Amino acid sequence: MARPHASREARELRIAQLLDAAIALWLEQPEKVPRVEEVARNAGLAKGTVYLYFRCKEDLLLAAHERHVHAFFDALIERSSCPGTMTFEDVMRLVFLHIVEVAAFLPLATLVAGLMHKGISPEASASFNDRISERLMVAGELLGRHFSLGSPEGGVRILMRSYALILGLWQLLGSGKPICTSEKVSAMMLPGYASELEAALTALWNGTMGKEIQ
Amino acid sequence: MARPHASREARELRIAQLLDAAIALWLEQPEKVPRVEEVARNAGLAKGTVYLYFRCKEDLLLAAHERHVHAFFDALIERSSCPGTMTFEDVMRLVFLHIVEVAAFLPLATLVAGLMHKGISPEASASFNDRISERLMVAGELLGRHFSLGSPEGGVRILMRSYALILGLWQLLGSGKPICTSEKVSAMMLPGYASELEAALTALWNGTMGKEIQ
Amino acid sequence: MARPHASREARELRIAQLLDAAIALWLEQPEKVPRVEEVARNAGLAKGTVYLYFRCKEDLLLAAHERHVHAFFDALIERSSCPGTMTFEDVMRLVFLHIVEVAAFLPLATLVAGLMHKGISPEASASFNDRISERLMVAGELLGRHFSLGSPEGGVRILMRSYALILGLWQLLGSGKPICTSEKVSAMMLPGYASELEAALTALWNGTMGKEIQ
Amino acid sequence: MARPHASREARELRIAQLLDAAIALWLEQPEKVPRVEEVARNAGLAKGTVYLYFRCKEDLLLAAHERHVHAFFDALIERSSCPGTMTFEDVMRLVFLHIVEVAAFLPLATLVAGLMHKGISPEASASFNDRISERLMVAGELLGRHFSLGSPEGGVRILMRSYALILGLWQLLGSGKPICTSEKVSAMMLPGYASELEAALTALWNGTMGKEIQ
DNA sequence: AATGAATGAGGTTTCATTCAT
DNA sequence: CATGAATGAAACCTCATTCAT
Repeated sequence: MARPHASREARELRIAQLLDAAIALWLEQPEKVPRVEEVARNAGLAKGTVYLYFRCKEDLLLAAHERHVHAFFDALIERSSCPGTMTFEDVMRLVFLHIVEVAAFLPLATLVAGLMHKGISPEASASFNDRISERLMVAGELLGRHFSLGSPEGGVRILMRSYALILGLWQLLGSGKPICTSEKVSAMMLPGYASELEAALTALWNGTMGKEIQ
Repeated sequence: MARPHASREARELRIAQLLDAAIALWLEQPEKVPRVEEVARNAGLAKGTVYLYFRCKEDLLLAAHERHVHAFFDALIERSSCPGTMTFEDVMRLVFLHIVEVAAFLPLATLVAGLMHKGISPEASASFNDRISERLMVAGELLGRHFSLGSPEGGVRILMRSYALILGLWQLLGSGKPICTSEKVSAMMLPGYASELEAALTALWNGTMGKEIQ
Repeated sequence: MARPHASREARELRIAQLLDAAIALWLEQPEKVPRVEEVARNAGLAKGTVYLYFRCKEDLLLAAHERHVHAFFDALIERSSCPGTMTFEDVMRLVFLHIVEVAAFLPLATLVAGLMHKGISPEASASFNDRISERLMVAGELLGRHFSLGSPEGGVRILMRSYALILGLWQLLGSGKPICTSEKVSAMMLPGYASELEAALTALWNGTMGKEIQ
Repeated sequence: MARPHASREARELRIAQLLDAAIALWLEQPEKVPRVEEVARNAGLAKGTVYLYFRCKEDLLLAAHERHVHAFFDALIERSSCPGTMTFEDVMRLVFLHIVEVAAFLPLATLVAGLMHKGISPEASASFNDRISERLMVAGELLGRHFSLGSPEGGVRILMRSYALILGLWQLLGSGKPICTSEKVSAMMLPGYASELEAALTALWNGTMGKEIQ
């Protein structure tokens, strides 16, 4: 009847504020999931406002995670859309820049993986999956143009495997209290998450492509 | 002399009962972490009794997870201690038998990864790490005798990478609500967690060993 | 000159729409008080607009109740203004027509009774009382002309007593979950709200008039 | 297995404490329903403890109301069990002593009537009805021995009608902001709730018994 | 050792009301 | 006048943990 009070931009601004606040709080205190009230307050909003934009706290966390994933995919898609060659090194650079070095990415991904079964609403879960799948396929297809990955869906598969390795290794080695690292083991051999990840991804790609990459 | 011994056996019996109960409940309702009271009741004990054996609920879940991991390592160590050759196929068989096909293993591992940051007591975390590391090193060393893994610590590394892939892929594909699977993607290419895992592990091992395995 | 008039008509139209919507929603879901937003939306208005017409939600509910009461009194006054006799049967007919058979009347009256202590603004309460009292006195006076009720205020008193009985009995017997009725009691004797009400009112009138009515 | 920690007496003590606290708070601030936390705190207990004894707040309020009703019925049953005559005056005395003069009785009854549709759990509602019905029948039967009430169920009916009148009149006249009393009306005739109630009950009983009582 | 009543922090959600537009 | 996004108080309930017995 009257003018739409909430323009799309305003809406997206609010959401961005909330996600920013959630991630900031999460980084401040990685040992605890931020409370809705804190998130709202940090975003300069009131608690109830959160529920105008998200059905529940878990959906908000999922949205924060989605933003991380989108940023990575967008960068990957952009890079692999460039004319000219793309090397494994280029991919690794993007992985480190948009995943490993984004402090909140992997802890949040881990949390979301645990939450997926619990609080996230089916709708949010489904639409998240849709949007991620979309990008996954686009990126996979583009990747297939730069690397000989055997089959049409090879790009999608190497992406999933790579991400699985990135996430799984982080859960073993990269988190504050690594599950599988005592002094003994780490003293013995482990050069830390970052370099082990690099080696592991290299091995995975070599093995997937059936030859030395590049 | 007899008393502390009997006590200790009784103690371990109690603990086993509790872990059994926790896993049974977890499998009944995978969408929610069982409550302490339920676990205790299902183990034939009272709520308060749990806290005689575990400092907190998270420690209990970690112990349940540890039992899963131990069972895998024990089988792997036993198999790789056998004289004669061991093939990649043998390893895969153990992976499926003690990890993939143990329904509670990967969801619990995912939950524990998410909890590691939060509730688990430092002591429990440290001793878990110690015990797992111990087995990891033993198994890694034995594995090195069967496969040419480049370096002394090669066995440990391939084990960690493999487990990372198993866990990471499960979080993407294997859980009830797969994070990265929509109809589109899965229709296109994904033959399901089990076979994708097998392919991915094969690639990883090939890539790590620098040649076709076997 | 024309403007305020038109305004006022528009105003009363709005109010009627709101009360209609409130009662309609109330009847749809008698177990819960309708929310302001629902009422507004059902009246074709926006939430905030309600507060241009009512100080608070309770005042709106009171107004809806008042409309019910007015309808009854108007009918009673009209009937008792007619030349000729009026019998107890006539009164009962009006009671059933305008109270018992108006589905929302008694539940709303019950709710308003509970709310009277809480949210209703003193102003709304006072003006409600004024308007009702006005009609009560007129109707009481007219009633006194048809029945020998002892004293000048006898009409008012029999009206109040009757309404008290109607309302109180409804709360005991007539609501969905009758407070004082189990199978045992109701099986034993209760023919239901309507006929018990008729019997009770008859008794009350007989007792008040000191003789068999009519 | 171990001793029953909570004896029946302890349980009933807790419940009594909670009901006492709820009624005390209700009387302090009749304009608002006490909060669960306040009730608990006033009973010397913690919030969560309330939920060991009541499924929800409404069930607690219903229990408080039930205690009022029981006290009245118990007194009535005791009195009417006495050998010798019982007069209408005796009944009135009990009505005033256990209902009208118990400050929280009628407001709470009004609130519960409004709540009956909303929050009260079906189980609580049903068992309340059962227990009240039980007493209602016993009391009704005993009453029938003292008064000629026409039929076997006459006692039950006169009790219900009387209570309906007591409650309904209170909602019109007795509450702080009487619905149907403005200065005009009350100045004109109303001697207040108590005496109007007495007159109305007398009329009702006379009318029900078909003659002047006693 | 075992119990389970009691605790109370923690978190979610609703919804009447306000106010800038 | 009308709007509806924003507010934030209000309330509920759960459940891990403690502790007196």
